[in-house]
Amino acid sequence: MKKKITLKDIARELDVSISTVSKALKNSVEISRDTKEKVQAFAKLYNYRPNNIAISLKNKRTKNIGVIIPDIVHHFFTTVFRGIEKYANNKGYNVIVCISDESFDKEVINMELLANGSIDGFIMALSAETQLKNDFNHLKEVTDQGIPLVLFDRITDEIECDKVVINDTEAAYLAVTKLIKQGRKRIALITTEGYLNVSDKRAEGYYKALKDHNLPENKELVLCLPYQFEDEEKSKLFFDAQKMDAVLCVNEIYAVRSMRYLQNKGLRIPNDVAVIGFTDGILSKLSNPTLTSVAQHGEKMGETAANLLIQRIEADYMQEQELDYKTEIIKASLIERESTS
Amino acid sequence: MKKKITLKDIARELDVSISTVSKALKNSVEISRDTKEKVQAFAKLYNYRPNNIAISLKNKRTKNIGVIIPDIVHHFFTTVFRGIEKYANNKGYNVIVCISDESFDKEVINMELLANGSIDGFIMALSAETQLKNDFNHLKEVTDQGIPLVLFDRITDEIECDKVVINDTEAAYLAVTKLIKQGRKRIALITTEGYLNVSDKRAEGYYKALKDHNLPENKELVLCLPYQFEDEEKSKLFFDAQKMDAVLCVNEIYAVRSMRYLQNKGLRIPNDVAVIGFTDGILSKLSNPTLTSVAQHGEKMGETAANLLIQRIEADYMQEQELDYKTEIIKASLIERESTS
DNA sequence: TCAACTTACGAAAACGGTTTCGTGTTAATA
DNA sequence: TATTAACACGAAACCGTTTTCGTAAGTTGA
Repeated sequence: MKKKITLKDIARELDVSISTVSKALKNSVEISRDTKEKVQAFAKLYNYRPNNIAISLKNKRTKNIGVIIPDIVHHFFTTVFRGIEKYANNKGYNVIVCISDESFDKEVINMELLANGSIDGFIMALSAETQLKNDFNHLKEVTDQGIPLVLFDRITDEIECDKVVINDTEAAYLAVTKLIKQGRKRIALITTEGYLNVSDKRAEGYYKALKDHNLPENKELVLCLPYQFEDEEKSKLFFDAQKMDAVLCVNEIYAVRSMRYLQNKGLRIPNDVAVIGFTDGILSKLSNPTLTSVAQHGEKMGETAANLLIQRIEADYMQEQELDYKTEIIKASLIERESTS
Repeated sequence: MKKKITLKDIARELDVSISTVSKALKNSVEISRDTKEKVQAFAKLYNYRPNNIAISLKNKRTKNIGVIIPDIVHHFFTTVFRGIEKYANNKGYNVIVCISDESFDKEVINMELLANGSIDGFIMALSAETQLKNDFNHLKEVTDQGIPLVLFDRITDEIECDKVVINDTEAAYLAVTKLIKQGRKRIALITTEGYLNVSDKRAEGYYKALKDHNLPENKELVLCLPYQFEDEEKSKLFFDAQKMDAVLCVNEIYAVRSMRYLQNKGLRIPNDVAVIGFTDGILSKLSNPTLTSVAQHGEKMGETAANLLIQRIEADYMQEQELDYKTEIIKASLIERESTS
């Protein structure tokens, strides 16, 4: 087992000082050609690599960024994460992930843990519980300490920081408008219980589209389902009771399930009922029929968030003037497939 | 912006030495009650938190583990990751993720980067390219340096380390046997091109089951598809040309696509053709008909890997005697749904 | 009263780097 | 020949901790 070699080791072997070795490896002009070559050759031979931790301590920057997301087994977050990771990696940053599991406490604990020097900044989407509690002290603490923070998707207005969101409302509006243009009149909405702000924003777009096109707002056509679990009874009851010619779902899972209920009733998609979902993940592409879906461009979102964060980190590091906080909006787009037509 | 407070700050304010502060905060017996109380009160008031980086440098352990996976937008890896993250977090470790994107070079670069002090050990699944190249020098270097490594799923025999695998061969064998017991005789296999060892192992189980039940090994019933992309022509040709009464697919995507080709030909599933996939992700649960699938228990696998790694890290740290390298086998199980019956 | 302990604390080294500043040697200039 | 500048290097501080060891003051016992 070859132990890692340090500057001190090289200095001892070559009978020079540690500072000389350090400078030689950085090709400093202070050091003679001879010495530099000697040191560099030795370092190469013994495969010297500077210790990241020591450098972090000295520089007061870790080149790590902390990502806190509610769930990872979730197509949207996964794609956002990929965007973050790619961009960050490219810029020489590593990514530490914590999964809050939709829990407020875990979110707090993880942030506190990482905030003590392990990372240069955070990218996060709030947990469902945090949104419900409306308690953002842990975020406030972090920003107060001067640690850069970027919120994406699940955000709050209470904290001043960079943000990246999707134009959910508009996307839902356009989706519903499209259905209306097809002559659909009884358009159902399947959304989540509780208060995930994204669902609310989508619902808002749904209602606005109905209103703008003089369709009645029909509460019976709105189904609220639990977030993570299937409530089969409730769904069955809904689809049995209601007649509709289109469905907008706030995610693709609800959409695929809806299609199934409808198909089981003998209805044809899209002829009898059109279905549109959000997320545009693997389900949308492989369902039968394939699902028209609002693509949220998670990877783009991740890149954007990482870009904002790293810009701020580097500006801080270079002691440049404070940047203004920005809110970037990622444009969702409707991917049309067989479930509408 | 409140800057982070250090031991030195506390020492200066309270007019004691840094060592005294450090000891007082650790409740050392060396320090008088009075001083301890004074220091602890002050620390609490100013919300003192020790700097992780400094502690890492001092202790030569980071409490970080590096996870390198080929892809994150992939159900199986995602679940494994969740298992790792949960377990590690519980044990006080953070997780740094790098995505190799199936690329050998990225894998190497990321490992080298992290190996310089950023992490206490690695958990990884080899990239497809690495498996093709059969070049494991980067792994060798890491283990030679004494950095613990755990391989999972995509492993190699060339490196001595802890490993976690699934009994793929056996699972495929059982799946095919089940089909044969149903009276199916022409069982197709849809697998990947190239040499992902997992696919090969599944294929092995498939062949063995045929042989053990005296069915002919029919090369025409085997379709090899590119790993990440859909080769529609090739698939269409295959399903048009071949008659079969069952299909085993090495992942759920192939399975769902296969079902679609078959349904488009007017065949009924499972009556005319039964279909079994691997992965048991969201597609299996939500496809129509729902898919019988081999569950790989990714989360369990992740936990197991994290457990092995952390055990080894802590044993090293405590200078306990070397543990033997283990290979843990996670038992896959067949989740039966509508696509067989 | 003096030696031997306790008690309570501080100095300093260590972890592995970077960086500032000082200095001895040699070469160039007046 | 005396002065200055360039060169090449080392000492030491620093980042924020932990930990070993030394020691002054106070306490105990004979």
